[in-house]
Amino acid sequence: MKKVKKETQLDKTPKYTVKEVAQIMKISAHTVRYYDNEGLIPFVSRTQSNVRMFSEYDLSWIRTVHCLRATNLSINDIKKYIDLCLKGNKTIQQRAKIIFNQEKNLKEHLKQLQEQMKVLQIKKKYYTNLLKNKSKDVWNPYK
Amino acid sequence: MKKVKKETQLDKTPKYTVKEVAQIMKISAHTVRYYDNEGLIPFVSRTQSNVRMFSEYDLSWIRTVHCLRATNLSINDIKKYIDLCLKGNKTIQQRAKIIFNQEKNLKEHLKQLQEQMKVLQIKKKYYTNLLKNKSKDVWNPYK
DNA sequence: TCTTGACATTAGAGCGGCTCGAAGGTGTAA
DNA sequence: TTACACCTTCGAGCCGCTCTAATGTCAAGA
Repeated sequence: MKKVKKETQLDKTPKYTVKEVAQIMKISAHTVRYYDNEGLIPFVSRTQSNVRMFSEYDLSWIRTVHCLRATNLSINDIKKYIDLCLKGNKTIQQRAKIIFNQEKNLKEHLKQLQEQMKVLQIKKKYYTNLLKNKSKDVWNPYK
Repeated sequence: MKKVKKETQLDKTPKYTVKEVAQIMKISAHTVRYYDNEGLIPFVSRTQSNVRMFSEYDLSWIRTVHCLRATNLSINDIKKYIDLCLKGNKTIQQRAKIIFNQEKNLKEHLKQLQEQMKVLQIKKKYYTNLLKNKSKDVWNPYK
């Protein structure tokens, strides 16, 4: 028996205000509006009095934007990715390339941060010793 | 027999131009000058014709700045740290606090990046499958 | 000696990604 | 009906570079 993965259907009914989205995503309401203005969140609906209302579907776009931003993809490149998504199947290769590349970048970035962590921990050890021994510090490369 | 750690003496003789420092530290020459102008590299000497010349001692300051910057401490806070260093022993506690705090921040940041890495890898898997099966993509939260 | 070229200097503009504030609109609750 | 809590847009401000323009220095080659 073949298993068929059920397509995840995302609710498109408007539910959340900008402030609520901000709380859910842990970013500022200003930033949410900024992303919307930059076209990174397609199809955001508005009430009759022009207030943005976000659905679960919108949230899933924001999650994508947030992930790409957190891993340091520029707003411009995120915009390109989103636009490719909207163009459908014929852009799968291009989108895949962006994601693969982004994973590579993040890997490199993580490696560098981990190196800096080592440096920081040497400094930490230096100060811990200094405090413990109540000794004077001298110039050394670990300061 | 008591072991006494020998104090590391850093050479203060001018050796490197801004460009050479940039190459060594893998940052732009512009940035090196910017750090100098902001007072993050104390005591940088100049030739008679006003050209910056950096010693090993200067390099060690730059390494500190670079580490703190790479772990996202603001220029302003780095300046404060450097100034505390220059004030000597009475500031050990304050400096230690900055370093300990910075290590905590970096730890948190690393944690978040690793979470985003997971998200990226889900996306990667999604596209890898799509490409392998030459199937069509549907809207799903992993896009 | 003069020119060329590779470097350096400064001041200041530009940019990305927010971040904030002002000025105004809307909708509910006292 | 007034207060308030939210929303809107627009534009300025900020940080940390990043780049450009205008100018200076200096060594090598014609």
